[in-house]
Amino acid sequence: MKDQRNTLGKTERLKRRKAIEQLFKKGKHFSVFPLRVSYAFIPYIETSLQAGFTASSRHFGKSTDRNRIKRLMREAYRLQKQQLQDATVQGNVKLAIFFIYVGKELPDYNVVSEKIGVVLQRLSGIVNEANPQNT
RNA sequence: ACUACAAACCGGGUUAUCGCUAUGCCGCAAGGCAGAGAGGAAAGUCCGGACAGCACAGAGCAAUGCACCGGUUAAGCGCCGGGUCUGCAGUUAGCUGUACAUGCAGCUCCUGCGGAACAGACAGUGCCACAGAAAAUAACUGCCUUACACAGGUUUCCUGUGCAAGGUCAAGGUGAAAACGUGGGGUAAGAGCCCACGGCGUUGCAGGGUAACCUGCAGCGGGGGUAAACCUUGCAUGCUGAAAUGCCAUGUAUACCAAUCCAUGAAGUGGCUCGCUUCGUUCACGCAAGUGAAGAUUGGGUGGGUAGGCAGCUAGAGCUGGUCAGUAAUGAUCAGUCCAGAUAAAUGAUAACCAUGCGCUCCGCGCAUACAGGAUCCGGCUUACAGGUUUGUAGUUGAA
RNA sequence: CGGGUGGUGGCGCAGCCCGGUAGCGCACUUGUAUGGGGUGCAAGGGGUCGCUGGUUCGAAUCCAGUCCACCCGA
Repeated sequence: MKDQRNTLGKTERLKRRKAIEQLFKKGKHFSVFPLRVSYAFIPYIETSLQAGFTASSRHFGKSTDRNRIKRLMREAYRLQKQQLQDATVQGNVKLAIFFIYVGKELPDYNVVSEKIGVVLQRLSGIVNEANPQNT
């Protein structure tokens, strides 16, 4: 895993309905405003790290706004996920993450990128803590 | 040239780096390359279809929708053209009233820009607040006639007052609305009671028009409004929607409960009724009635499982351009062309330059670039929209 | 994707079917009783009936369009 390409293909996104339901039911949550993050270690997903993104239709009635928020979050995640991915591969765990945008106004890309960075730092810490227990 | 209104159209571009989706090709694979990748409204889900499944001899009732005429279309409550009524504005012409310092008011005709859920109010029922006598087959004040009583006078008559019986809707005032308008005749007083002109409705004839309807002549009629009140008339309509539907895979408990299986029974005809149609198992014993066993069917509930994939899913009432027909909507024909198919759901991020608009401290800098994102697909309607282009109409200014 | 409900003073609701006066409770203001408050009594203010049109003499109510909020269905 030495290549520097920052891809986010179909297999790296959280798509299965069952996995998502389990994530919300049993996973752990924390907030970095304006983001709320759910995560769980789910063994049967295909790749070592899968992520999903959403925004509430209660705060954003127009689908064009929801699409924009999801695209911004996905772009920020794509450019910063490398460290977390390395950690999951080394720890041999399979992590599913879900990002929910809970703010009420359309954000700038810079804000989203900064907050996603904070979230990924915390998740890397969590993965490294879980690592020695598993192995 | 500018401003206002209306209609139609457009609604940012190029390059670089990183990235997303499906397709084709290459590759054992990782992956690489190629050319594609949201809209005029994709929206609201308000109409109409296509397509799919289920149902279907038929009749009546109910329910729902629609309502001037013709055309157009796959279809429509859409669109185009026309008719009628109506709102606003304009000016000229005519008539009437008033004024006569030639204007003002009303009506008719004409022109321009709009609007109309535009069948029926002599089929029936209801409603019309307040005010007013009265809100629907009207008599309060009033006007008039007759009879009676009283008073006065110029005494077999007239006048006045009161009361009773009738006639009447001119005048009064109320109201959104009061029983055709104006003028004349007529009368006890009055009234379309009669006449003239005008207006409305309706019938017949003639002419024009495919028709709605229009024009003319003749006859008849005059007790309102409301059907976006119930309703009546005419026409139309089976129901359900891609979570439709067909298949594969995974997985669970061919599970449990109920009903029916020879009759006054059940099911269907998707609201109801009539009517009609269909079904009503097999084996054993028994002459039969019946008994026993097996199984089947039905649909509802409880419980359990899966929520993954493929098809439907994009070549179509398609798009672009020309020609012809038609006032137009639209159609015919020829040529070219392939233009999103995602599914926790793809078109993004960053940078630079350009374009347009605005502002300023004007070789430049700053800010802004709308409404908004496919979810089976089309035809419309409605709503949102920075800015720009074109055409038409009206006004203002300038030039010739 | 499909279906449904609602919008009326500051808040929660009635009135709408069958058109003519917008009302109820709490809250608010003033007066009064009390030394003061609560409470009681009396009086009062406050509503473009979501918005835009239409029907009607007249619309919160009927009709059409539109905006917003909420709910349901795998």
